[in-house]
Amino acid sequence: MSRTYSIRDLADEFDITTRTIRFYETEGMLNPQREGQARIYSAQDRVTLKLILRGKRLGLSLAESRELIAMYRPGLEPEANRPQLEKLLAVIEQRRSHLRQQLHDIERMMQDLDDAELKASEALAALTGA
Amino acid sequence: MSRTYSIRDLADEFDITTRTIRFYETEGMLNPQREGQARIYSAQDRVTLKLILRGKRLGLSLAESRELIAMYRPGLEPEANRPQLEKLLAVIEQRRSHLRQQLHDIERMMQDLDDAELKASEALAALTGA
DNA sequence: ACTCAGGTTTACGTTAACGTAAAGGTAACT
DNA sequence: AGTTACCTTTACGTTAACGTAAACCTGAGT
Repeated sequence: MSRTYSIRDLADEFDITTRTIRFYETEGMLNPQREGQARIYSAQDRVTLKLILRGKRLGLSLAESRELIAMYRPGLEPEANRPQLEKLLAVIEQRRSHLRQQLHDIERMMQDLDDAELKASEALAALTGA
Repeated sequence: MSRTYSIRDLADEFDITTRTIRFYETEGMLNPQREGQARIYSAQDRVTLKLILRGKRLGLSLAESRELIAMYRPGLEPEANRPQLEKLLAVIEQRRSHLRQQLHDIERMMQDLDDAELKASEALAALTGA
């Protein structure tokens, strides 16, 4: 009996448009229930949306996010045959290595920003002093 | 007298197409010298390309990368008037906060992957055992 | 009954970041 | 001279991820 959400609730919470949410649905990422013709989202739907947006922030395509989300939910039936599972583990490791690369990139960029900030504030100080 | 690179050198090194490199040039991100009609890239150009690709891995648009790269090279003349510099510092802080968000997202996603991996290998073990 | 603020479907439009193909230049090898 | 292997410019094509507009429904308030 957990809470439900209107399309506007979610749009406002995550600062996206309703169009975006409907688009994700046509892409098969969301399957809200209907109350009449209006969409009614569950807590589960909300989590899914959250995952999509997180993936987006990390530069994943929708297709990639779909894969990740699917793997995160093995479904109710353990339809987990071995090749499936092994492929899954491989995908996980690959994704993890991608994240490691991003981590590295972030560190470097932070460093660059430090440098840039230093230069900028020095230049500003010089102006102020002069 | 530092080393120079052909378009193919760079394409191979960074695993992109020559089309991509030329595209970045039309977008004003690169300005290689010419030897006849062939492009000849400096170490500086190579660094710029590296920055572009790093930005791309972090989900930046080309326009955003251009901004970052421009801010990273204040140019030869300190055309740095105050509003410019202040805006620069603001942009830096904003970018930094974006990176922090990404860091957070990465941690969460790593955690999710840990969970998924655990589940998957458990399921696999169950199969093997059965 | 009327309005009005939301929701809905359908469909065409848009932007970024290249892909791909056509047509040709050029240096080097055979 | 011919072929090969790059390079070049020019230009149209493509895909993802929505934006935007039109036309319609619908429950709540007056």
